[in-house]
Amino acid sequence: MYFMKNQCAELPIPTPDGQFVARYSENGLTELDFPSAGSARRADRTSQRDVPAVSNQIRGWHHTTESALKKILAGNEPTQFPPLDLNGTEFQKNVWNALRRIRLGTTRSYGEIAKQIGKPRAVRAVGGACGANPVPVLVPCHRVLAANKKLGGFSGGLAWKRALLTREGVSLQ
DNA sequence: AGGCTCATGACTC
DNA sequence: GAGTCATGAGCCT
Repeated sequence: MYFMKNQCAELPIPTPDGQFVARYSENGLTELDFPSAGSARRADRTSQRDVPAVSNQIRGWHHTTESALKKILAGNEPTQFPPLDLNGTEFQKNVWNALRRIRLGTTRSYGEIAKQIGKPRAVRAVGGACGANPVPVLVPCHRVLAANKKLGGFSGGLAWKRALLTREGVSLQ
């Protein structure tokens, strides 16, 4: 049935930084939430024991997601990523793909990303697409800084951006 | 250094 | 269409 298309599993990921929440479609990881009041509420509502019918495939993806997330939180490059099923416009997907090529411990500016996707003047739009990134940390939107090498913004809160970059060994201005 | 203005593209309503 | 930006460059003081 058509409504099955968007069905997802929602699974918590406990970490030393709090409980993240991952959501999956039949094609892969669709969303990752930082620990927060909102995600905590959702996680309480749909904890693992309330989802009896999670497929083995999704369990496998979730294991990969969990280990990749914990590695990045510890400042290490993950060995493997789960398949991603990102919903967005073509422009946003282009930006997110560019973000995935930024190696851990390195940064780009919004302008550099704009150039890289062939739209050198779409710098503000790149910022917007970063803010719309549904899978923070694994799609490293935190590695995008403003042109002056200053922090810029972060939808998950600037404290998170600072912490992630610090753990990756990036020094800010 | 800090502040202001303006061009700018994508997105939302 | 107008308003909103996780920008950037230019131009002041």
